[in-house]
Amino acid sequence: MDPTPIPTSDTPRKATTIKDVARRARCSIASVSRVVNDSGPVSGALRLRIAAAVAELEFRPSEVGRSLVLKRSRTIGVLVPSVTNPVFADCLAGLQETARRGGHAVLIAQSNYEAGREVEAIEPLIAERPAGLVLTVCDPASSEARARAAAAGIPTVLLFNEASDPGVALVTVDNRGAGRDLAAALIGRGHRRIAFVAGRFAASDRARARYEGVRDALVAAGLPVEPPVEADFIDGPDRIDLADILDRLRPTAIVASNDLLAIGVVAALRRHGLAVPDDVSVAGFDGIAIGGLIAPSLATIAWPARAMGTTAAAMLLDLVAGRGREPGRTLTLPHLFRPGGTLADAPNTSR
Amino acid sequence: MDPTPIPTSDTPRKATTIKDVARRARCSIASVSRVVNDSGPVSGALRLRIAAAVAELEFRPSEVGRSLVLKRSRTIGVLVPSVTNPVFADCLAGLQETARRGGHAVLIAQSNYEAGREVEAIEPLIAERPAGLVLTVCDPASSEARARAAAAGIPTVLLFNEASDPGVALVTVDNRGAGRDLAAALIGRGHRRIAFVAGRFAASDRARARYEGVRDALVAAGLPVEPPVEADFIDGPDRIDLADILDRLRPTAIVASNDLLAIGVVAALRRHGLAVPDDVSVAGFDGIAIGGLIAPSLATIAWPARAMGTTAAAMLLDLVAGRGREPGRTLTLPHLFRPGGTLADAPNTSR
DNA sequence: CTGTTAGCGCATTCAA
DNA sequence: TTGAATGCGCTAACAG
Repeated sequence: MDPTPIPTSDTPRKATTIKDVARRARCSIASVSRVVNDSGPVSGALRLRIAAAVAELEFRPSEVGRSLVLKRSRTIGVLVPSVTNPVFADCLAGLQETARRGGHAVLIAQSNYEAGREVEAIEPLIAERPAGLVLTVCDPASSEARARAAAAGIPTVLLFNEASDPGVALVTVDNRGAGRDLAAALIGRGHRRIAFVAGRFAASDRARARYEGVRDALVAAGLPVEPPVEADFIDGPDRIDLADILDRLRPTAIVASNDLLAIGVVAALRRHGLAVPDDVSVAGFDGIAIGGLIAPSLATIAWPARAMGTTAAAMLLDLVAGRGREPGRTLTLPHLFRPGGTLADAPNTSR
Repeated sequence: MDPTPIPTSDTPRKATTIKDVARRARCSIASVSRVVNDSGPVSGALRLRIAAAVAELEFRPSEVGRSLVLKRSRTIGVLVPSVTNPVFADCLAGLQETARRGGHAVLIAQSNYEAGREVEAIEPLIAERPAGLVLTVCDPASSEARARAAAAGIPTVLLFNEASDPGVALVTVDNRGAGRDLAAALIGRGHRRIAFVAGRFAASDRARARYEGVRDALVAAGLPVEPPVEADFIDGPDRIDLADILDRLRPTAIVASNDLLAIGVVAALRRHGLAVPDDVSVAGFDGIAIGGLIAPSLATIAWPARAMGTTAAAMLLDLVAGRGREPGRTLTLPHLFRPGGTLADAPNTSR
């Protein structure tokens, strides 16, 4: 009844190999391989003997051996800025699940939002000879990491990045359009002084594109455009300094470059004695789940983060299998403005 | 000035191998191996030639080849219930960073809080012949996944789980003690009717231990003990049904088995028209960063999630390197009660 | 249908 | 100090 007993000490037991199975089934390793991979013909009787041997010996083919001969492993490498940002965690969850169903394991790496760390992060992944890579880089046009992947001839899908050059597989969203939509929602609510706060602006083409979109809308509405405020905020509860922008622009609304940052901005405003949304409205991007649970709920542009992960994995597996549709397919998933309690009409004092 | 140009089409370029380097440096592959791994003696002149060849050819040793001969890869497999729960994302982030510094890549798998899925999740990891595994399982004593890892002779460190049998490497916290501490804080604030809400109670020995701790404190204080309320809540904004427990116990405080759930409980209470903390206090476990940013801030028991990841990775790398201290070392990291706005004195009406 | 064989890229003997 | 040779576990040609 009990499960397999768990040895107390590490028993460096040798794994059973294809040879063990062949010996047990009194046949050649080739036949074992044929049965295990369902490649090539095997008679019913032999097939049965082999299946029995596999079961009795609990044979699990080594992916290492297979990878060596096939020149690539059934592994997908994933590089994201950080796994602690819920939007990337969601991606990763979906990606991993899809990869697993496709018989692939997932290797992870983090750049910590630093372009300079992308290479050292991706190098160990490439060394594992993955079947493919999914990357979210700081700047796709100049990404050394991408260059390395390409030089190694590893099929790659970019995730969340802005379209840079053609001929690239990309799963993304319309960041700039999202910025326009969000700003339009704010302007429609009567806001005239709108600030943009970004974390590591230089390290995120998404943040830059979202800012461009917000700017588009502001310009179109004849409203003042401020340069983005850079917050030194990385997935953590670090203090965000809004003093300067609050003094200078006295914004009635703040757009943060992502939801995590937006929640930090709400907290910072609170520390400044400002009420959200009564004094200042706040909105972000990503649509992370927690934004809908807190009070006031976070107004945001939501995209299907998990589905982006699954889609990227599916696209990559297609590429790997040679079922690559047009090389360099870009898939832009839809976004949706999600109203929230952090967004209200502009206060009268500002009208 | 530009980085390496990025080929538009997938160039299935063959990676340079140790042979290429040897040919270029006019020596044997053995010497190349010696230089690359700094094993064995090589004359200065030859060493120089080889280094030059390595650089010019951009030789990156294949981990696959190395893994095959060494019978294990420089890879660590990690199984967590879900990467979208911030506490595990934090762990994973720390773990990955430490593993990378130790020259190891990280493979991930998720059980989705289902014991039945642990095996299918871990099987692909084992197939990659990892140097070691870090697991957070539903029930360590009966975990089939653990048994598989042990049967394969793969060094394993359990993370966050309760101590089950000796001889196991474990990085964890005092879940039961944490439960006691949290309940004591509530009782000290005058709360007498305290409910416990868990998500997937059966799938988390942590939740069970925390409940035991809460019960310890309630019993010691002579307060009524209710069975835990199971919420069908998995890392998401799913609805939590509190109607029954609110009716039956009319609690002045609710303890959730983790912070993510606690935030969901706060939202559910709000939907019931109850104010937090004025009508009901709420507290959780984990100390996720976002809990400190929202309003009211979340009262919680905090543990160093990221450090647990780094510690687990370090312990595993020690084990792998044979520097395993006593086999079966348990490391219990400290926890700390973190007061928050969700916790107030029990309302007078209930005294 | 089945078996034999030749590597895949690398670390590691063992000789020289 | 160096190199030739072996084999890790597996797939795929090829031969029978």
